[in-house]
Amino acid sequence: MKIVFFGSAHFAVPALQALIKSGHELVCVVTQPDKKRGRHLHVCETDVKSTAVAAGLKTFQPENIKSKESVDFLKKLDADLFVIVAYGQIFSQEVLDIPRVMPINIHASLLPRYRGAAPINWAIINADKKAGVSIMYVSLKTDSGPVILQEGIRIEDSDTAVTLEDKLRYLGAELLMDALKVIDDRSYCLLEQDEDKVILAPKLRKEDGLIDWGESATAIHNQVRGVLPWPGAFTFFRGKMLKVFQTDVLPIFPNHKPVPGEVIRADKHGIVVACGRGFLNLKELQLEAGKRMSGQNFIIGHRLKPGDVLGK
RNA sequence: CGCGGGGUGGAGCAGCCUGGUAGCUCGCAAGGCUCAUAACCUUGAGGUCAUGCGUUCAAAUCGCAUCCCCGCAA
Repeated sequence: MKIVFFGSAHFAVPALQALIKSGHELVCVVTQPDKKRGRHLHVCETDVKSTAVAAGLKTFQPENIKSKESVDFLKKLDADLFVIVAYGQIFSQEVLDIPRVMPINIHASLLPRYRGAAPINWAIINADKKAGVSIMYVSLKTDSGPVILQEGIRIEDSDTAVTLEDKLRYLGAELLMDALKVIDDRSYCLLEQDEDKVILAPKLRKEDGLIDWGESATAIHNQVRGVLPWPGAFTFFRGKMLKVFQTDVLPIFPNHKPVPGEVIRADKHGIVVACGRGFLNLKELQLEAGKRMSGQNFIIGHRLKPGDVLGK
């Protein structure tokens, strides 16, 4: 089949690599324009572009995929299939109608759960037991098209949004290969999503990383795991932003009633902080502009002691 | 040229503004105390203060340049 691949983010790379190996005719890779980003605002290309260029593929980087120029360009490619993975622009019906067979998308959730930009993060924040990937027919409304294939995996206690994404991006690439097969054979069926079971997973905002010490230890623990790599869970320590990367929920019963955010222990056992319900051991931290370090080193270097209160 | 923080024994930090003996907590090593210990006491090893140039009688500290690390913002 003649395929046009649309993708930008890290998540899309294994799918593109799988396509390259698959022997299908990849006529073009469409990705977001090179942008000034990162420290000092240097111009960077997307991970997908680097992969495509390394493979000698033609790339296309329109500012607006819906523009007349983009549409004309895409039509000339005469593609059978559009494969869209974490591309970053919304399509118009006119664009979706271009491929001869259909436009398909890999989405990192078990649809209809978690439509939107941050499905992996919300699955962890909400303490789900399972996550997965879906391959669906792309319709105009975001992530609402009928599902072709779907596969789930267990979310382990040790998973963070980063480790889970890493698993899902490869799972997605495998499932894409299966999807190409059934599409080629015309042996697929389209399963409409149950609109009653839709859960939205909007893009995370900076404030989604702010820790509310009044929440339960378990909820904060899930937040810490779920908001990686961005925005990262954070609180404040002596007026500076303090990022929290790794925590453990502890069954501890102190002999006084601490305020939420109060450090009740800071020693070789770790940094134990009181939450609204339960206690958290802060295992990996990073103070604003500082290095990421263990709780041990944080105590030693910053003279953290019981009675200090986090959050301001 | 988006804004800002930082590079000091193995680790995390202080010292820098106001130049003049390399400091703290921890780790490590040896010894001691103890029924015992992640506890306590003694002692000890370990540092071209990122790099280069400059100012100075004298630079971790002041000036210029370079390299590297990090946060914000996008």
